[in-house]
Amino acid sequence: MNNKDLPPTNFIRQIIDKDLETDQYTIIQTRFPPEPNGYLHIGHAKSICLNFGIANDYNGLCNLRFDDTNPHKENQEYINAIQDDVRWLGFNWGEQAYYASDYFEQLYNFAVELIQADNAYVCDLSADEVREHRGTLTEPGKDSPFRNRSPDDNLDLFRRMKANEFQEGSRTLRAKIDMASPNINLRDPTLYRIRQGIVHHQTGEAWCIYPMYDFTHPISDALEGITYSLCTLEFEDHRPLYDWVLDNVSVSSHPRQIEFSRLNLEYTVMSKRKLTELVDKGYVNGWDDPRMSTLAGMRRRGFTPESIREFCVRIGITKMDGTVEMSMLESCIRENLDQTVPRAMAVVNPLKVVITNYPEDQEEQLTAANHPKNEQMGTRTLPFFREVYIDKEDFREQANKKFKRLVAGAEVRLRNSYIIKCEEVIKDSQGEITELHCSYDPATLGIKPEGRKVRGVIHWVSVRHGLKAELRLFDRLFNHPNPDADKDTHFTEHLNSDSLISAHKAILEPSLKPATVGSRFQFEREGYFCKDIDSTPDKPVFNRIVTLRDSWAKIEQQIK
RNA sequence: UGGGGUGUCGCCAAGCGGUAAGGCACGGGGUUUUGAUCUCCGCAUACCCAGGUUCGAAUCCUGGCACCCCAGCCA
Repeated sequence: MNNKDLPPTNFIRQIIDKDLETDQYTIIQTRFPPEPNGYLHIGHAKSICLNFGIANDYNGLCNLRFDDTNPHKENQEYINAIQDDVRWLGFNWGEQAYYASDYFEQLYNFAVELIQADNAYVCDLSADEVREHRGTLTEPGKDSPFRNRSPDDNLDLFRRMKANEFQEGSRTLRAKIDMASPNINLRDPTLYRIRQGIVHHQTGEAWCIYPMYDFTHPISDALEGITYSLCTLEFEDHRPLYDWVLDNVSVSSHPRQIEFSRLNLEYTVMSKRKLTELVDKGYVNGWDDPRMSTLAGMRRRGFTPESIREFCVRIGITKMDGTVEMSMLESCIRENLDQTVPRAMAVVNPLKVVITNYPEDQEEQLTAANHPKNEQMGTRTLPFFREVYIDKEDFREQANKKFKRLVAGAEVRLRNSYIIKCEEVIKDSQGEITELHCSYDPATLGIKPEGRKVRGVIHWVSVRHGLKAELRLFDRLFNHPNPDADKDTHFTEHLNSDSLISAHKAILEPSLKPATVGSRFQFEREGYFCKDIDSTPDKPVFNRIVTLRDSWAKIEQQIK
């Protein structure tokens, strides 16, 4: 709670502060560099908030740059979706988005520099042979037989690679570093490979050679004047290569790469490979399926940008690799929704209640506050009628005092309405409760009678006016295989199961009728819901964002 | 068994030689026409382990142990 009031601090900001004190930089510049090969997920949000957050707080800049050097897996749909998601999260990247492919020409020229300085060579080894020459984690590699070609020969060969004279896979450009390095990334890493017959989404068919990440990234950062290149831990081993490239090429700046740990969130899948598999194999209905951990999915599920940003602040930035509990995310969205969202009533399992002493065919318009604490959110009118639905779970024939709802012979308050008393329980031949006969006390509307102990407050919907809708209840925010189980097998089985999502027919209070897509409500006790894009006027659908019934369920067990 | 990282409460996370912040979760009290919210209170004699330096160590040194990442012409 107080956390928000404190400026977010982390080890990266400390480095920046120190650099600023020693006048290392006049302007701080970061970048968010996704590859457009999928949709952004909650893990990306951590990086986005970090990079854009730093730029904001230090009055610097943060570029959005598409790391589009592998056209094989990329497309324009992803580019559009990524821009939408970053904007939705609440960040802007200025004039235009950058593309690594914008630098292909410059990158090529820097590669030529490397060749001329005898720091790179064209290698004719096949992918398999390269692997064999690379050695292992414990044994050094062997030099490629093409390692000592002259700069002139290499230059000629590289030009001809660019001119599409060679078959894909037949040659690569490699950095000449050290085949015996204990860091495998330094064993003459590939800089360029040939890719034929692919139309790049930005450059079309202009190129048939494409630069690798390790060559492209440091140069792109430098060309854009990035001061801090923030990436995840798995790139720590690449930093020496990042620095090597910048040290051997004629770019004027040398950004600093700093690594932090990526986000792991309980019960959720975060790898692009797996998310892509879910979509491609039809386990979910697209990248924006509300069960997905993508920002598009979370948005549709009902998450707000504020809640995700707050989550990113709370989890912090470190090098520790851990797994954040789902309750952390749930707390963020609950806190945000609690203060911003109107309240409404819903009945999931309807049980009819007849108010026997209420005049037949009389209707009454009651007034209810939309928010218990915020008067500015206004009021709504609720039609009251002789017959109302309450939830089956809100009634018991017998119960101890811990049960704060309706019990036979006792009183309860209908939220925003009267106090009623259960006079008679009607059952069918099977002994199932079909209906309740209650009396109401006309003197209890809007006032709290002195000295009368009413067990609790339940919600209700007029039988005549109620709105039928569908509530989608999710097992979890994001359904995920048991992390302890064997990954892929379980992954497939689990995602194939029907238990992922269950729909409940519900009866909602009629005030929800004009609700538009994106509206969020708290159905008191049921939790927070968002109207789904699948809604139609005659068939409203609400996705549950988070539940409020966890603690309730615990009490259920105690009193049972 | 090579290299690079990380080890502070159930989960995140401050701390940077001066005697363990905060959040989430959890437990308990109060308010409440949502068993929600709000509000109080509690929650690591202890910082992976073992030694050492020091008046003083989670913070420094030495040695262990555990976990994560790296052998793509992916990023």
